[in-house]
Amino acid sequence: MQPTTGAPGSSATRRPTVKDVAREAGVGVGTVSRVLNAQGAVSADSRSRVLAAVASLEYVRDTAARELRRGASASVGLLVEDVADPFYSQLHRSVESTLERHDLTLLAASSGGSSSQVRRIVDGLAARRVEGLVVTMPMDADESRLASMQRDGVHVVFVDRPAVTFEADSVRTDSRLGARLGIEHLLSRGHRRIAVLLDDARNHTSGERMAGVHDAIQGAGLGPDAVVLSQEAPDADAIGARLAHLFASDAPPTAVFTGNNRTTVAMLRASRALGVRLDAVGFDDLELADLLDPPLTVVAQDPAAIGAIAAQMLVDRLAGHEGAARLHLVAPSLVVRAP
Amino acid sequence: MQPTTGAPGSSATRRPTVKDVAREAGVGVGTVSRVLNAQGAVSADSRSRVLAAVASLEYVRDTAARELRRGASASVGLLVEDVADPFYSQLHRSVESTLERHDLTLLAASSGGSSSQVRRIVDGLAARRVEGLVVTMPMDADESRLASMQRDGVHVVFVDRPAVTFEADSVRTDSRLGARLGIEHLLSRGHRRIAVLLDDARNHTSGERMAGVHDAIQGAGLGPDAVVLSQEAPDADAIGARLAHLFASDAPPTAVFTGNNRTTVAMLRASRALGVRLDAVGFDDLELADLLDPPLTVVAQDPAAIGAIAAQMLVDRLAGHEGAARLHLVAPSLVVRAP
DNA sequence: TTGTAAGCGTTATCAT
DNA sequence: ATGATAACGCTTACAA
Repeated sequence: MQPTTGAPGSSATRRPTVKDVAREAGVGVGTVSRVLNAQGAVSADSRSRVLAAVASLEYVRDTAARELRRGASASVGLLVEDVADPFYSQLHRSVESTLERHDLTLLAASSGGSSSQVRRIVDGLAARRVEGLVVTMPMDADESRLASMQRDGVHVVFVDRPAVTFEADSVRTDSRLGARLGIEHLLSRGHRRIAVLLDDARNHTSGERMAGVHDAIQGAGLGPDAVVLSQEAPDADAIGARLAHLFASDAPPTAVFTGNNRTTVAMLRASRALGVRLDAVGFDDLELADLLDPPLTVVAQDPAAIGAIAAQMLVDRLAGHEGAARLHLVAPSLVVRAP
Repeated sequence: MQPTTGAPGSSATRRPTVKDVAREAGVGVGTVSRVLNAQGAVSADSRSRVLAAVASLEYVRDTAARELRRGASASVGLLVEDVADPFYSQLHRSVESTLERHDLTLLAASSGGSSSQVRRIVDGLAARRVEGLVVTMPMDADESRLASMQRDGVHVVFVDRPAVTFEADSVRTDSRLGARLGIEHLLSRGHRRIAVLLDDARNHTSGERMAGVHDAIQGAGLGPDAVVLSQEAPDADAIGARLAHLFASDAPPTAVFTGNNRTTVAMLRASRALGVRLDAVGFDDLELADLLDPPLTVVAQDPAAIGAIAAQMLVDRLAGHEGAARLHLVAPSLVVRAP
């Protein structure tokens, strides 16, 4: 007689299950499972018959059923602001290839910086029972969900920005060092009045870069007027206006340091428009920076290294590594491009 | 007495299930499910009690169990060559946001152009019962697996490159048009001997671009010696050597057309090294192309449009759209950047 | 409107 | 070494 439940998926041909494989191979489902998972003792004969059946039926095991039964998913989630941003896409690639070596699946998503998207994505990852999480949270997003997942045994690593409300592993560029290197470079070229264009001050990395700027001028024994500071969102028009204003002042800067990619590009366009030829250093590398006139010196981050380290931290935790939350700062490098 | 099976996931606190929610709300599991899926009639009273229980227990439904029972996954797979490549990362982002609007989850992976990776990734997506697939296959990868998935009702859309062994929906740039626009631009600027540096001839798009070049010179009533053609993999050294050779010849070209991003960049570096100042057009836009000297005119593709169209095709198919495989060519645009 | 129970495909236990 | 079977958490048909 028919069971009380109808078949949900009524596609063309029903996909084969372990039962089908078992029947085809003339063994029990237990044996099939043991072969598929390479665990438990199975006779060479049974093994080869199972393998043959798998091949002839084109069997692929159902991940949902496997995860349900095992209670774990062998997958980790990645939450970034925007995969289309080169920094994050390189990070993504690097996380993916590190995890792949450990047979972990990556589930990635972009938040676009929106808190509601973050919530949706994190819930989705939780529902998929990810075993770990690599996350970049937008500035004022709610971290409580991540904290409770962490309590439930999900390992979480923050990249690019630190966790603010709880303790978690963290990997990011040493922004303070990077800013210091950039400013020191300009000072070494004789500049004594440098325009510094940083991101929104609420941003964590922006604060770090600020500190690095001060490290540099103090290290050189200079006063605070060695830099002219401006912190605002990297809007092209605003940057242009700011630059025009600075260069029209009584004591115009002779060089400029920009705190992120978008600001750098806006600055380059604006200075071109203003007809000024600036000595500049940008935070973040740009593809054609060497072909600009003058060539652009940059403080280069290493998103691939950040991703690899974050993924490795997760792998270690999954392998049972205990211990306090770790912070790994990745050193940026000054790429000098002289005219 | 104890059941014969031990609890697999032995994490800190057992996660709540529908049963817990039902108990907490004082209803049956059926009612909980009906509330969660907003289907079937539920009294306002029951509904609010269930919702309250869900909130207080922080319940999130288990995707694996849901997918297993429903036999479908509400997810689609994306296979690209490399997420770190801006073309693919923009495509990825666009596919993701289109799917998100239809409550579909995106599972993305990079093949790195390796056939074995393609196999591994496609098998993984099949095991997850994706309902659709957006794929870019490497040149000589085996498509048979995709074909059989298609027969089993999984909708597949090829992006950037066509399917070669079976019929499937397809979205890509109109490369032939793009190449024609690029060459026509150079011809309009008076060039009558143009170096054309295309990718490996086995590549589908390379062939299309070749045809576009011929369209342009024939349209202008010119002979085949209006272009000097070279097709090879975009290796920086090789491009440099090729360029040096061309410009040392008896009838050196006066302009150059490059068929892809990597070739363009290699060409720009090489021409800088050679000290020649070329009139050039590149296929694919580059971030700082407008700030180069001379500024670089490009034929720009629209990866976001390609992704959005591909995702929409999938959504339509999932909504029941039947019919023959469709090809959608996205028109590239000539971005003229005059000095 | 609601509760009960079957069953999705897998893994793991237990008895053989 | 192997087969039978319970259970993972969910949805849904059916009975009430």
